[in-house]
Amino acid sequence: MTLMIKPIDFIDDYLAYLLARSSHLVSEQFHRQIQAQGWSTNYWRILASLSDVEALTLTQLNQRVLFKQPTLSKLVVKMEAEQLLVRHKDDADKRSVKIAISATGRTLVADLLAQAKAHEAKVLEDYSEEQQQLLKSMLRGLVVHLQE
Amino acid sequence: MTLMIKPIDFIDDYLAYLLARSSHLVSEQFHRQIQAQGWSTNYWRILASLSDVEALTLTQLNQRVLFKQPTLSKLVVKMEAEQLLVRHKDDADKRSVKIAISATGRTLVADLLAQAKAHEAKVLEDYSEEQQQLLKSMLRGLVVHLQE
DNA sequence: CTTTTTTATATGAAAATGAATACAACTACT
DNA sequence: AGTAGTTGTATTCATTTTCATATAAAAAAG
Repeated sequence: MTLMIKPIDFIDDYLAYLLARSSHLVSEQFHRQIQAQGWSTNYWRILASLSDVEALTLTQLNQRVLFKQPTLSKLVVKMEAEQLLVRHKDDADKRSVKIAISATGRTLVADLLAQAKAHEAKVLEDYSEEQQQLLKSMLRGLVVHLQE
Repeated sequence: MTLMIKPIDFIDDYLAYLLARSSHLVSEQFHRQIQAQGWSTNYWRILASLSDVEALTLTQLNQRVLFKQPTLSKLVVKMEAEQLLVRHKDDADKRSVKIAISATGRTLVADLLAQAKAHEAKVLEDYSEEQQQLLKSMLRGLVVHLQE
């Protein structure tokens, strides 16, 4: 496993492209796996984002899932109808909608989370523990840096 | 600039999410900049992918831009109508369409490439040269690894 | 050679997306 | 309090995207 691979042309030395491409490649297989089970990747992203918090407002959830607000707004209404999550008005701010995962959603996401972890392990199986941590912490650093 | 940032919950230790999030954050600003000039990000991605090659088939181009085939097919027809690129049948394989950037497209992309480089420099301004190279080469390694 | 299978692209109908906007509730001033 | 500006969410409608499929050419099999 060498980490030193030289760029060939513009695209291979352009950070935005390297991120987009690696993101795409990493997610692609897993998304197919999810879809084969009848679930949309949007659902997976939303449920995963809700899995480790009590509740989030639509805006907060949107910062995690990276959709456009109208897109998320519609998805969340649909998912509530399917009992995967619960929406209720925020008492502190009556404009806001608090969104929380439901019991059904929790069962589903537990399964998907296990699959996601297994998939990631497979993706990174040739990397040492140190390399894995280095890669992830560089990305976390980039995220923090870009959010100001 | 520390690179060691610890994960908090699932999402912050999940490679696919870290990649998606950092990719989104890096591209977002630049895409807004492009759109403010009246260009779609799809056009930018296609032109950038064509900028440093003579010609690519639709399939080859699609491997770079990461769209769905019908999406690219339609975009490319539209861009030919706008004189940004040229399509012609491949002599070697008559099913294939070879796509090449036009003179007009080349002028446009030269401008956009300069902007992209400037934007990237800004994004990475707090990183040392070593850190930049490490980050990029890890991502290149990941891409190569995932493509088999 | 046929026949079958695979590959490359295009297209049409249906679904998803997003820009613009509406509306209600909150905040900051005066 | 009253007004002006801001923020959070929903909705509309035009555009974009995609699934499914068609078509034609190449490759593989028989």
